[in-house]
Amino acid sequence: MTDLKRTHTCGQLRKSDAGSEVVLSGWVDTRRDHGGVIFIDLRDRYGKSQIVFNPERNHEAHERASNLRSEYVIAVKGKVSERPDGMTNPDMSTGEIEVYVETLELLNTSETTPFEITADTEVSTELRLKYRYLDLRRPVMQKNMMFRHKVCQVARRYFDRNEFVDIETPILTKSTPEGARDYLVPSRINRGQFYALPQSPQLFKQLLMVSGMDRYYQIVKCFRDEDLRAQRQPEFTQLDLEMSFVNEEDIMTIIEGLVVAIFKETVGRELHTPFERTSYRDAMDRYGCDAPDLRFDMTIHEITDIGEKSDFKVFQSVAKSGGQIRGINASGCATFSRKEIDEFTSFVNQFGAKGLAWFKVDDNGLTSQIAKFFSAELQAEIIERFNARPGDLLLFVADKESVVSQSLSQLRLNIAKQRGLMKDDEFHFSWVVDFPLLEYNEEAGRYDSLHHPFTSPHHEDFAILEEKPLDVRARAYDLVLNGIELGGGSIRIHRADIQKRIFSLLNIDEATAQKRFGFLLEALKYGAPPHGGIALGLDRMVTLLLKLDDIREVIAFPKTQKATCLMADAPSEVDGNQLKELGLTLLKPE
RNA sequence: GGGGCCGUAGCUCAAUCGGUUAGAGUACCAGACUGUCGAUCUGGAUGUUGCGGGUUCGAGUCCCGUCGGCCUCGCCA
Repeated sequence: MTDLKRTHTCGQLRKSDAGSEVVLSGWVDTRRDHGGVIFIDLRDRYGKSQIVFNPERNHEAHERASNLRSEYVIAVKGKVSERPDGMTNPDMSTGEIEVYVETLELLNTSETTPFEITADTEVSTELRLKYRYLDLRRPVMQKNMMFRHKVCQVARRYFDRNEFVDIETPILTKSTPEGARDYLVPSRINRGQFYALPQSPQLFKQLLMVSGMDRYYQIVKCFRDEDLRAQRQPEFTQLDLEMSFVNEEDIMTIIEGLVVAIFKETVGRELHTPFERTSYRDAMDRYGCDAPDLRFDMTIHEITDIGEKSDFKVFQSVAKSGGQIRGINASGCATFSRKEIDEFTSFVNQFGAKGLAWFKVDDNGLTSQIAKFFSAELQAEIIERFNARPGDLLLFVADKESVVSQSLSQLRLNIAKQRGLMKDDEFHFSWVVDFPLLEYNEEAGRYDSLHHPFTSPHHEDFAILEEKPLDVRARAYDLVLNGIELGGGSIRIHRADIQKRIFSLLNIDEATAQKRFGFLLEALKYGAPPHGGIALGLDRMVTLLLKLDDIREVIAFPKTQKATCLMADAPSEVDGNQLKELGLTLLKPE
């Protein structure tokens, strides 16, 4: 038991506190033992304070202080003093004072930690995750966690003042086999049956609108059993909302207000609204993806027509077989060596592109191995189309649209990164709108929802729903920040008859629709209001605000790429009795 | 499921073409030191080179397998 109770935190004391008697507690950060006087930087969540043990002031405390080691937990009582002239530390907020210790209480010792808590040097992810509680003791991680907290607080205040109600939705819910893989939870009471963890609270928030809750929000965990990436964890957090009697503009305005508030109150930045809008078609044509990074230009242009007229066989055959030829202008990159261009070629190979055609631009036109297949007129057309100038490098992919788009989109990002065009202190928001409602799934030979099956089509496209389904636009919108999809949403279908039409378009028969979404269809019969919503990826947003590139940096206890928790050692095998109680048997490993 | 990178002292890394006693910095331990703040100085201890097998006179180094971490394609309505 401790007698000393802290009166101040380690980041709190200032010159004005000089003369007062205080108690501090915290962790021994660094120790500087001069044999005579001993200095210790005492650390807690709030900061660091230098405490001083002087044998002339207190012999016993000084004696005991020489046994203190890194990460020991102590409480000290002493007097705050202004530091002597020339001894202040301008790098510390408490650097003008120090505390002369009169009483030292050792609250706990510590073994040597597996890595240094204060070390600037990077420690392997593996160790950090295994000893996450120590990793989280590092000031930078504490800062990240507190920043995330602040973002949430700003969001909650914003939602509250805009009449949103925070309502919790179930974690144990029904499996929806569309979309990502579900995490399943076996039911003991209902043997042979399973809950699923929600991929999002989608249906519940729509049902809350049917309930007349009008405006719902939640900061909520979602679960998707898919492979991990730096930007993707199996459990992640969404800023989720749904509103009644609204259209796209209302949702976008609310979100713009939220994002403005978050940026202003957490990083002190003013954002300009409304955010830029890009149609899905434009985004795909100009950037090759539906989440373009608009911090730089380097847009894609198509030259299928020119390629067809050229004598270059690869371009000819692609153009004739319904493929396309598009490219980008890597401005000022004509100095790139063959080796560097070869690296780009193998880079686009991974997205299915069979090759990368290129021209360097000089005063006389285009030069490259394939330039001879292009007449002067065609070369001039290419130069004009790309607004190319001497010193530029033009890069082309010829293939089917999906391959061309993805290759050029990734290549564009790759080159921009190399050339430093992506500035991390620039935040370029945009909305991508007018998504197609459906996409054709070649493998399954049917249409799939691009967003989800509850997304409303545009009013004026209802007429062509059955005859030209791929031309139907969805009332969906994605919020994109610096090439990263921060979130997306839609105006939902609120009428049962339309929802049924969509299910039948998706080849979901009546019986299946009833089995999976019967409760939604039923609810839509009882006066469901028009409604819509959106969800933002909180982890991603916090990561971007902090100019980091890995969402694990803002998640307290993240999983490894194999979806394990190195600290808790999860997942793990369970006792046979637990399985038996659940009525489960495991298949023998193959 | 595919491709790639990595694994050496507590930590971060080095170790030439496969060569004899595997090093450095830091942390740690001991001693010295009354104004440091990455304290300093002197000394010390520290290794299943992830694990298993193979090739070789000889393997940290080459080969095969395996485990783990990371990146990435597929996947993520």
